Amino acid sequence: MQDQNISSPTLRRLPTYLNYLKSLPKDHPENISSAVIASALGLGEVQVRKDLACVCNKGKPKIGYIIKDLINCLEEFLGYNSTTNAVIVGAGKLGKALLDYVGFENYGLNIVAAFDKNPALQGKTETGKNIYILDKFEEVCKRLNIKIGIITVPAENAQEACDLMVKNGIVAIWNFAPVHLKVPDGVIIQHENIAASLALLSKRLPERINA
Amino acid sequence: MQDQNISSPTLRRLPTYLNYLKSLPKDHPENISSAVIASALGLGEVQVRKDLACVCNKGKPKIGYIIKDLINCLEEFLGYNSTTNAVIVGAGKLGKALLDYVGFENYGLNIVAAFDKNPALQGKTETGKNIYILDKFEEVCKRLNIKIGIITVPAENAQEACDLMVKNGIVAIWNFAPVHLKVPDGVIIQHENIAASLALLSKRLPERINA
DNA sequence: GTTTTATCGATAATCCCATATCGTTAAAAA
DNA sequence: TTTTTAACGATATGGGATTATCGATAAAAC
Repeated sequence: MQDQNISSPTLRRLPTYLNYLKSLPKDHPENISSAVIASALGLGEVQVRKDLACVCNKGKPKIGYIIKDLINCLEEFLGYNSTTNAVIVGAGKLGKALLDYVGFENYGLNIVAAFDKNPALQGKTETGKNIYILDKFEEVCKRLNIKIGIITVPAENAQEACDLMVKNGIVAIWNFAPVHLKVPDGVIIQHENIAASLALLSKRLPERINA
Repeated sequence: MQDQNISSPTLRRLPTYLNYLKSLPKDHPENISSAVIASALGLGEVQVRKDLACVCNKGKPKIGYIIKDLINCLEEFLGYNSTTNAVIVGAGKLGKALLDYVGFENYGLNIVAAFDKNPALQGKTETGKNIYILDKFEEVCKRLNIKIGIITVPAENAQEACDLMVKNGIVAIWNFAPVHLKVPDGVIIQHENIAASLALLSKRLPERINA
């Protein structure tokens, strides 16, 4: 159970374990082995053990892991118990979809509002979240002490959105625009690259498929 | 310029190069060096050269790469010139957003329709794409010879959506549901895991930030 | 109580990706 | 024409992640 120093691949797998464990039927035995998890998720069993050891070294010989404990450890570790506030810049389709997506609550993320420089977009979404004009950004961020920003503006505006966030004390940025962003040291960028995933998918196709 | 056998990390970076090159101003010199690209994208220059060598070994000493040629090579390689048809299963918010997202055309992907088992969702979206009842799935897929499927149903229905796709000849699946899918050999899965990205972002925060 | 067995944890080996180094080349300068 | 130089390509090195192996342990069986 060592915090920090967890590799990115491991970190990315942790939510998968959690989802799987939570999806098990109520009448499942209260314990589970790494081999079962591995086979269900298409991973190696050694890898599963190593990953789980990072968050919860409670595995026991002949028994495996207690599911309930594992779930707790994972949720605790991933910060799903406490929520963190975040804001969105860019209230286009994607921005609005993220703003209204209720699933983030399960992941400890609370998106409080979105901002857009287009005044016509001001108002409330169907779930009651606010969309503000971009001028309000500084005030809201300062007041709520926002540390996480989500960028859903077009590529050409992404860097300025990013700079605005950094200027207002945001230290972690989730970027959905397909451009590389320059940030000072200490600010973290997580790039969500849909084109990259698509490239992987296309190139893995058995042969070129043209409709 | 060796097809196949390209590493995943490299493949994921290729669209980034392309985006960057296409974003250069019109009056930019017609050539560019790996060092310039590297610095703009926050990568190593050796890495840039190695990546580009996979799609286009046209770099010349003292000159670098001809931007126009590079763009052509990348688009060709990534299949952005020819379009492939795809369908969506799951016409909730995410499904509809993807269905109406025009950007995919630039990536050589044409989403022809979405399907949902909820009959109330039938109709046309604002961009004129069709949403069908799931019963129509087989007919449409067969008729259009669809090979790529996108899954945007809730986790608990993802496997059945997947099975339906496989049964109807789909060989590449882009999965937005947070579960592992079992598919026979020969079918490719690309998992889009938003929770995983979020986990990375949260854990990289300088310290735990609770609002 | 002893033996067997399922399962974990730790160490070791392998593999893959990123980085560094070095030689090569072709344009520009002298 | 020769030299210099900016840039590439190829080979070598290093580090991180996955996979394999082995010993340890605790429950179950005898």
